[in-house]
Amino acid sequence: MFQCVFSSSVLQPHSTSCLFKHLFYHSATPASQKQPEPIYSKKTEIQRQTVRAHSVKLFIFSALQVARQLLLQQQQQQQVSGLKSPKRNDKQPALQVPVSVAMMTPQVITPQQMQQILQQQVLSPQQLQVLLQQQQALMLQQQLQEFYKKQQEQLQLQLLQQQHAGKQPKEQPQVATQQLAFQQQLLQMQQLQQQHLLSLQRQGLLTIQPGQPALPLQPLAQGMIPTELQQLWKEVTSAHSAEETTGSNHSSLDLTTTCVSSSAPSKTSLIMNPHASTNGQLSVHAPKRESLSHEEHPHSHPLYGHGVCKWPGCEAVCEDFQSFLKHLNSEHALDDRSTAQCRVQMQVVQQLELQLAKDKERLQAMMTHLHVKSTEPKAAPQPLNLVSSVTLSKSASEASPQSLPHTPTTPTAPITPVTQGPSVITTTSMHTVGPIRRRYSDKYNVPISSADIAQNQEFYKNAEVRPPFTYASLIRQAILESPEKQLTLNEIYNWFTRMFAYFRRNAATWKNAVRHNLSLHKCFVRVENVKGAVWTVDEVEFQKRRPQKISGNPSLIKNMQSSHAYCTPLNAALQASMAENSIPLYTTASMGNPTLGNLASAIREELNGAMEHTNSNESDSSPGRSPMQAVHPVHVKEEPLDPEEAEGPLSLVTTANHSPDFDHDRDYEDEPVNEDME
DNA sequence: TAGGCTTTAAACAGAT
DNA sequence: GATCTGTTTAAAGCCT
Repeated sequence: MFQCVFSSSVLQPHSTSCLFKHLFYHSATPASQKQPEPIYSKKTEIQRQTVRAHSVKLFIFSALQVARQLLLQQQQQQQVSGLKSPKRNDKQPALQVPVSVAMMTPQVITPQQMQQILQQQVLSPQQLQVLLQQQQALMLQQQLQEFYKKQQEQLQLQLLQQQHAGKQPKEQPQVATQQLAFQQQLLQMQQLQQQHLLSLQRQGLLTIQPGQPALPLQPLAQGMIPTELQQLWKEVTSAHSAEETTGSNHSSLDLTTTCVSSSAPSKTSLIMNPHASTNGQLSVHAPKRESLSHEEHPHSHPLYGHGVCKWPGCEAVCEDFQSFLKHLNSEHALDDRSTAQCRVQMQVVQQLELQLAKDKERLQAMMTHLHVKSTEPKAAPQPLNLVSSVTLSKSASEASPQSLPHTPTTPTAPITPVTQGPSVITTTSMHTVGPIRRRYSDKYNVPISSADIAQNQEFYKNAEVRPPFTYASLIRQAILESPEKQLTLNEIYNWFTRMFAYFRRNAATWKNAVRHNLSLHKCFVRVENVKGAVWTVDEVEFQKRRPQKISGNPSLIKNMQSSHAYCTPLNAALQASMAENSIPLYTTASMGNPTLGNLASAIREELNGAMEHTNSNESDSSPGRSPMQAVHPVHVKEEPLDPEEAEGPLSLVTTANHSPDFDHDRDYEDEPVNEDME
């Protein structure tokens, strides 16, 4: 009856349960996990795009299959004769839906339409991903609406029952308490749903159609203040974690073992979602909270509450717990229907968990972002980092075809290797990073400041995204971050794995690269120690790397001008922002922070480098620059380079525009490095 | 197109 | 002998 449509799948026709599980494997396993990508693949870009498009295809097929299963299950539940069967659905003529329309209007596309789109190969991988996200969002929305509707009906029923029971005076307090609990439950449910919908709307994945029935909870969160949102989020997350901890106690069906004949039975549940251990417990989120609020009940059961069976789609009224148990055993025995319903519920949970995970990450990024901004002394490194961001963004914009060139991002935009624009890194954006990653020329990346990594530290720590820095830069950074400016090889390894999730995989590859770089570059000096050998950085040698002519090179000059174009509005926006928040640019007070002290030294260091290089390019400096053009590294030499002065606001300009681009675009070949600086 | 740089892979040797 | 560390070579791709 069922057959996996994955081109790469060897799955034979089998039961719905196996199909579902198999699809979970396909849909929930990122392509990157299936095919570990080397740091720098030798495949051509076209090959990478093709592989990626194929992965997206697989993903979309899985989503479509899941959607079909959902539809089938709904039809089974409704048990309405005459409904179109999935088979019949399959035989529907494939509609010629314009791709543009399909991309713009959030409507569920039939599998045939999707297949046609895929076969025509008219969509880029990015477009396919957007399309998939829209489909997922719509599915989630439908599930949420259905879930909400059921819960509301349930609550109304329970309220009616309680009103009836409330005629007995001695039960009045308890009924009032229960009513309050119901209302709280409804409120929490609404808030949870609202969170999801808001997040979907934020992502642009969900558009509330004018004709679409307005969600009753729509206005609920509109007036929420951040504190309330935080409280809500805390409730949601705590409830979730509580469920995770208690999830093992529930006698739920072990769906992961129902498909023992599957090709990968044991790892499916693990692969499809890291949160899959909950095994569907999140789906009973509200009911469980409700049951927790009534723990005094001697017969508490996740599927039973307030006299109603909480089995999805059941809502049968059970007067007491015993009758509920009878009902549970009779109506929800282990059969195909119950199993299928469980899988549907599992899928709902999967969707919710995925969304929750995304929102969690978004929240984390937001909090990180706001924390950096709100704690002012720590915000002082921003100027240095900001410019680095701009510089790297520029490199990313040049590297990424989907990026917006010459569009300064928000001042606190994280330095992401590829993604542009959004300040908040989502899992979605993270997933788009890997396959389209391109190698970043060291020209753009080399001296990484501490702030470069620091600001995105959490991102790189958690996301398996290749940092847009060369090995040499990273090694140098690791060494310079050490207290004694020297590290053993193993310590360098540890720094890599500690700072970058990306380097927690394929250790042999990148460790070899690290060793290779250490040996290859003269800037890394091996120093024999008592305990062994440590590696240090010869800054002069490091700065000498990649000597590029800058004088008379129009492209480099253009680069510098474009960098200037970045920095001008950036600095203006930054200064305005800081002025608005009464933030000093670079005060001595801010330098009290040890981190800032390092940054200050980094500034001096880079200023020295700039001066060093500009001294060799004096002939390139043109007269008549505006003050803003002081950002130009050639012009930096005209600015006071006293480290103390560098701590002043001017350092924002000079340092901010001393980008790595310039360091390595200077001419070292024809003109010797300024001996004074050496 | 040439040359430089980076990455990746691999081989090899010495030390632990 | 296995593993780690360090060096070297080579190839491929990207950038200038």
